[in-house]
Amino acid sequence: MAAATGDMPTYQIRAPTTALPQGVVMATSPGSLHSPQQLAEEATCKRELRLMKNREAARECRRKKKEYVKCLENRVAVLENQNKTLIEELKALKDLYCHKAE
DNA sequence: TGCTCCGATCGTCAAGGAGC
DNA sequence: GCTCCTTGACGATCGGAGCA
Repeated sequence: MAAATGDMPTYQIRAPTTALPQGVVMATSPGSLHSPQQLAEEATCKRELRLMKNREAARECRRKKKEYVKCLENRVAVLENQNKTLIEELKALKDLYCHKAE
């Protein structure tokens, strides 16, 4: 199923040149000595680099989240065991107390 | 066997925070 | 203010399970 804008997902391969109308050159760009084509190439490179970094960051983020969830699950298991043990201990003490009281 | 549904995973966008 | 990082949200894709 495609996005409402057409047959291409909105986020995909959106040309960086869309930020500026065609033929418009940024007057105060740091590399003002570059031709418009060079500027476009630079923008493309920057975008690709950013996407690549974010891709990696997202992977790492998901890995950390998974690890965190696993830790929490382990903790739950440990606490459940502790709880079980304490309940049994309490039961045993109650039994002992009852028999002594008789 | 083709179809549908569902959960997992991925890439991307956008917002917000931190450091400079 | 700008840049970079982190992360929630979203849509796309894939693989497996269940069904007609």
